[in-house]
Amino acid sequence: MSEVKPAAPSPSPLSKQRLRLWLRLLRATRTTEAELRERLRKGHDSTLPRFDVLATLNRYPGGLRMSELSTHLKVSNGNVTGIVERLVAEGLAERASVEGDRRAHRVRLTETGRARFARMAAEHEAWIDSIFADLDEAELDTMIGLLGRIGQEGQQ
Amino acid sequence: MSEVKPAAPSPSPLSKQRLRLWLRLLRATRTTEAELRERLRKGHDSTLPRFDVLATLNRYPGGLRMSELSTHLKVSNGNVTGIVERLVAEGLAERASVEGDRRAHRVRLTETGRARFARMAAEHEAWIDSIFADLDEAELDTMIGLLGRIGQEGQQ
DNA sequence: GCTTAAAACTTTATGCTTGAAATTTATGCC
DNA sequence: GGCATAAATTTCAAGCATAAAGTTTTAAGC
Repeated sequence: MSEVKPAAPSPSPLSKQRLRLWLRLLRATRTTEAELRERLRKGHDSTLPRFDVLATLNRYPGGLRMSELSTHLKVSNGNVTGIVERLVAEGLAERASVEGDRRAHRVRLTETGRARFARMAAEHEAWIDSIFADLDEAELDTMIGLLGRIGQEGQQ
Repeated sequence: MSEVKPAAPSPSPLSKQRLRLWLRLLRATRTTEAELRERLRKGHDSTLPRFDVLATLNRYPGGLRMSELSTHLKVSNGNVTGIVERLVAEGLAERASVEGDRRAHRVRLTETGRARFARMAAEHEAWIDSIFADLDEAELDTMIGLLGRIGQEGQQ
């Protein structure tokens, strides 16, 4: 009988911790993104979305359909259209028509694009290394495991 | 003598883990943002950036200068201009001129804005609760601690 | 063969975001 | 006072992002 139910639904400490976690998550991600964005801009006159598309295309030498690309990147269809447009204009990617289905397009890297991405990726890895240098192996594993339980499919 | 040093500088496992962490971080944040964005849109016909501005203004009843607002939110000056413009158009915020400095503006919530934010914030907390429901208190603490070491000032 | 539905994209409208340039106001120095 | 410089904002151009609507092509039923 020592427990008294509060009249107002005061926020549970757990609830406060969850909010705090969300804010930290947001800050860490935004800071990192800002860092990467600036380095890509200054060093390669490029952007994060473009890098993401290049990285995905690089994993599929045969190319990808626009819809596959947007699925992989988890962005909207219309979004991919614009980014690919710019990559094509820069000569880093090219579109081919798909045999037997004239609705679809297949996008893939050009040789220039492949070479350019290789350089960007090498630097990118070094940037990530420096940004996360503080964490040791056990901490990395812990965090990877916990983050894996956020934003899964089963989340509804 | 069973170890052979590879000729190419193969990426260290630590480096791979760091990259993996970054990708997980990004996924968790984007998934959560997408969830919040959609709920704000459907439930309040609003957006995350607007919510962020409202939340900040709510903490400072006396109002804030545009520059203070952009510092708090860590976004560019020009960005804040547009968001505040829309909030003012919606009647949720208002601008007052600053005594003694005609360059500056002070932005604060209207009564309508304060009431609207209160409703949004209550729901927002519930959304966060549901999104992070999987993690127990110890896990929350662990993650908050580790995230606190990413993206700090001292990062250079 | 014709109709209808579905699929693969693109287009459009709107908003967020940045970085850079422009504008207006304030401050310091001679 | 007059002028350079700095500060507080806004404006602008470009790019990214979504949702919704539109286009063309393919597939399915009958």
